[in-house]
Amino acid sequence: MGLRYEPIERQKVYELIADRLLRRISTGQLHPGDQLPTERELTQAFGAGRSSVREALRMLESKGVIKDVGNGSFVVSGWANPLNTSLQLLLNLDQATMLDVYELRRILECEAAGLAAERRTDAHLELMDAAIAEMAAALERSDGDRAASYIDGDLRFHLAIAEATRNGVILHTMGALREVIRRALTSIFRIPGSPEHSQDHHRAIREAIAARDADAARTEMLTHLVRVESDVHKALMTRG
Amino acid sequence: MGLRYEPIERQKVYELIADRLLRRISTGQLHPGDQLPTERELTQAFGAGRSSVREALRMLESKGVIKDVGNGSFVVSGWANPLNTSLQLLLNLDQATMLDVYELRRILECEAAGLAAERRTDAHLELMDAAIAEMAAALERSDGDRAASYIDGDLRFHLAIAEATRNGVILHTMGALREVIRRALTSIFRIPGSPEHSQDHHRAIREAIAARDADAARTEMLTHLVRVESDVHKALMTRG
DNA sequence: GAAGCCTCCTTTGTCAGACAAGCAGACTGA
DNA sequence: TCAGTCTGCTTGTCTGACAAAGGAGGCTTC
Repeated sequence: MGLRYEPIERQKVYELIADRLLRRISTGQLHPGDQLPTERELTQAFGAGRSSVREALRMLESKGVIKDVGNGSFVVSGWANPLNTSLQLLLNLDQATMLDVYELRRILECEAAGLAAERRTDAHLELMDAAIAEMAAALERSDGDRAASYIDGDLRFHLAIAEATRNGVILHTMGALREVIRRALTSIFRIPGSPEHSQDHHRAIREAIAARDADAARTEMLTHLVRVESDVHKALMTRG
Repeated sequence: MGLRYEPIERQKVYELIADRLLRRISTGQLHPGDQLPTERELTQAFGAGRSSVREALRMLESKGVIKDVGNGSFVVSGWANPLNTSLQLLLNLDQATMLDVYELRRILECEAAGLAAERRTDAHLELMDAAIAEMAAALERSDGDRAASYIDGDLRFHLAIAEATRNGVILHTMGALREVIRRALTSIFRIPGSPEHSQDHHRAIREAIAARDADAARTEMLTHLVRVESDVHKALMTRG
């Protein structure tokens, strides 16, 4: 009875090449930032045709494992890319809205703050402090980079928390969510008075995590996010 | 001063083709399940070379937007794919562990149960009931499909909850997490007594959601997941 | 010696053409 | 009716081609 035959299918050359390259990355023979050989070298190395190599590269590229750096040669890209391209895709396909993204972020970041409080090391605290300092410095400035620089610090702060959870999936998911949000807000980001306000929240969150008080960290994070979201909401209302 | 120039780059043909196809999907001109034209037809339609068309298809395929159905022709695949391929990728790249996945699932499903309690419709309850009934039916059986059928119902139950949150990102993220977990456990899944036990939990969760009691839903879900995880843990210990 | 220019080479992006293998449907013969 | 065969189409794959762009190196000029 139950004997099931799996449909037999030939492994395609471009898939094999993509697998091999991926393996070489995951085994550490290729590090993030390393430059890949040229298409022709790969063609020779794998003994395959150039089309197959190219199709393999396209697969890795669209997954975010590999990045086209200007002139056309590729490097292994270390960053969160895999999830954030697919999150963007989900939005493009109208399978989700920005409100959904905000909601998940709220859930995730609060919980992350709690976990961070339990698992942080001093190194993580230092990262958070550096980020807070960066934001403070940004607020002192008055040039064109003021906003960008502040947002940079903000991102770093929240990612430091994610990192303190020591959970790779949470870290990357949060990274992806923030990236999507950042992209969406790229033209809007001057909300008067908001940054100064946020700094207080950041410090409060940082203190809760430092004190290893998970509950406090969660609630501080929640109030922070709720306030930010309402600011964004207001900004959107008055503008658009 | 701050005037920033974006690096100028020519849009590549294969990217354009991929974009066009994606747009056609997101605007509903191509529905999930529809069959794509053949490569040659696309070549003609876009007035491009076959390689470009193929590279575009590879990109969409590796993102999970498109699926190779046996003979080689492609259909638009409606499902959660985008996130779950990248989650798998994250694991392959050793940027995350299965424990991380379990942890995020716990966070997400508990919160989802809470949201579901607040937002469910009767239709969602019916989905859950159907899933519970399916699992019950599976437990009555004794053939080879018993386990597979039960697991199927289990998946459906949890996805029904995710759907009741009416949050696309949560739904797809949970789908991706479960898919990864399912794949990892595919060879292990007979944990004695566990299914019967789970059924009680499922019913309790269902009742809490039906009663719109968010807190109860969250805690019931938590105890459920904790128990399942400990079962899995035990099974892994005795086996591996 | 340094700045600017030119030429050669390589690489990618792209196309066209080729061929084997697999599948589907039509046709054939019993 | 049904098995076998033929034909055409499609994919998977390779090769060869060419334009455009970028880098390396050398040459010229100041």
